[in-house]
Amino acid sequence: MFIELDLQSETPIYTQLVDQIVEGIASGVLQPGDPLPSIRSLAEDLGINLHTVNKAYNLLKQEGLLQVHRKKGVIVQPDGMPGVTEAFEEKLRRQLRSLAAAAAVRGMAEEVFAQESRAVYREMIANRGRG
Amino acid sequence: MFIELDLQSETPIYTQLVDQIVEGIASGVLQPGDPLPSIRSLAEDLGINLHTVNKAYNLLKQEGLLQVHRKKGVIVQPDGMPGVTEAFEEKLRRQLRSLAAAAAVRGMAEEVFAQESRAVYREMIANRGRG
Amino acid sequence: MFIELDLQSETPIYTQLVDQIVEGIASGVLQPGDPLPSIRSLAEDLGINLHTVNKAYNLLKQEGLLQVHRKKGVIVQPDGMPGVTEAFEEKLRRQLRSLAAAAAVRGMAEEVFAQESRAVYREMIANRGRG
Amino acid sequence: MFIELDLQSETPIYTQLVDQIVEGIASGVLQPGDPLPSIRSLAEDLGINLHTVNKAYNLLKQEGLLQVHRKKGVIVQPDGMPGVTEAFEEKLRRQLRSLAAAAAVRGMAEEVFAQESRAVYREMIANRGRG
DNA sequence: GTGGTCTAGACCACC
DNA sequence: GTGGTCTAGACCACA
Repeated sequence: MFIELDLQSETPIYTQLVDQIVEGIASGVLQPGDPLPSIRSLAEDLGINLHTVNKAYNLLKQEGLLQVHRKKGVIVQPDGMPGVTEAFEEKLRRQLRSLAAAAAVRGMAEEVFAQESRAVYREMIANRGRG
Repeated sequence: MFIELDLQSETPIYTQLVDQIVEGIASGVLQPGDPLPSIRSLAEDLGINLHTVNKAYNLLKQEGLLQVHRKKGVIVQPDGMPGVTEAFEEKLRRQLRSLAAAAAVRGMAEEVFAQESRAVYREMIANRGRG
Repeated sequence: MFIELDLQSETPIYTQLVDQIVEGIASGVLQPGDPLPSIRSLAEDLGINLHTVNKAYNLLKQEGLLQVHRKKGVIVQPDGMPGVTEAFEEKLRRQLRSLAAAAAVRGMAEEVFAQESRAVYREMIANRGRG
Repeated sequence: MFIELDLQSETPIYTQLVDQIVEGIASGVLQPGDPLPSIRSLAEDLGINLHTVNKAYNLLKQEGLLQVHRKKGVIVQPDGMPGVTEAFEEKLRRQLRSLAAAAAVRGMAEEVFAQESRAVYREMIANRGRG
């Protein structure tokens, strides 16, 4: 698996899991319809609790990024990803505002901040052309 | 006071406080040397406990954004803000990556994401240049 | 536990706690990776409030001497201790200067003061090499 | 006056005052019998409260480093400084132990620590040959 | 009056 | 059970 956890981090493990799976989808490592490891096997691989994996999968399911089938197991949403909703935009802006403020206070210029954002995005989708 | 809290939010109150003060400094509402309300008075104004305010103030003091003058009160760092350190850049990128992934997955294009970042930054510092 | 507090002392309890834990690490009683008592149990053992223990643990975490594993508990930094930074040297010198002045005023000779320092250091690490 | 205060420091102003005067005596800048500024004038010079200066002077008087006369004002103890008492040694060792532990934990060797102590002492009395 | 410290007791997220 | 957060209320050192 491509997932790396930092057990000493302040961010909860399930959050890290969610983030990494989302990044996996964004980067194309995980394609629509692709299967994800079963809760049990992923938990075992990562050495964490079943509940933790379950919580992450459930959150992603609620967001519409995953589908959970009784038999097929867990797969990446094949029927089209959720779009950019009003709620999402609002949440995104709120978080960007916090980051922008911290950057501005430390003297990082608007242009640099924007470039940083662009670079991070670009880097993330850089490897999309895989199988 | 210009601070608005969402007591129902899942983000800790002291975090909201920290964010809002940083935004206050970034936007110029709070200028270097400006006094902040005393711990007790701010706590009372916001209807929260003084320890919560104290925690927020202390975090900002650690980051070098505030100074705590013994017995005089709390003021915005007058001796130059902290710069863009390696650690800060890393933290910024990590958080941007998470946001970028969520945006990319929902089909928000690179250009839109970058523009969004720029817009948020610009909006934040738009009102600088007051008294 | 090896910790002894003087509740009557004018030095804050959390400071005494910090000092004793640092001495514990320096002397080898606490080895990298060793677990520390949970906040609550230590607080109970010492007959103090859990917030006081929490404050001490957090300070040591900031300094990089402890790691707080979410829900697993607190352990002594296993990934290498922080080194001698510029800031640390400065702080050390400032405090030594105060001690040296008091000693010099009372007629304690340079050699005696230096020997005293060396002796204290040596005594502290004398029992290393257990377990 | 040779006294410099850091109003943002965590150490109380009166403590800083005490330290600086002790260092003044140790370094020979202040000789036995030398007059110190009156409480009022020193407070004014430093821009601090009368009580603060008074407290510092009183502490130093109790330690036997100063004499306070109704008419002569405040002078550096002319009748011999206090010696190295048992109590002083104990206090010195306790504080050295704390410093030594912090140094040892960060990997500063015994020799370096001892040298550091010696150097600080020496530097302090380096200018003793004044008028 | 200000921040610093401490206590007692509570709820929650996490695992 | 663990740490994280929050509240309520208290005393103290400092200026």
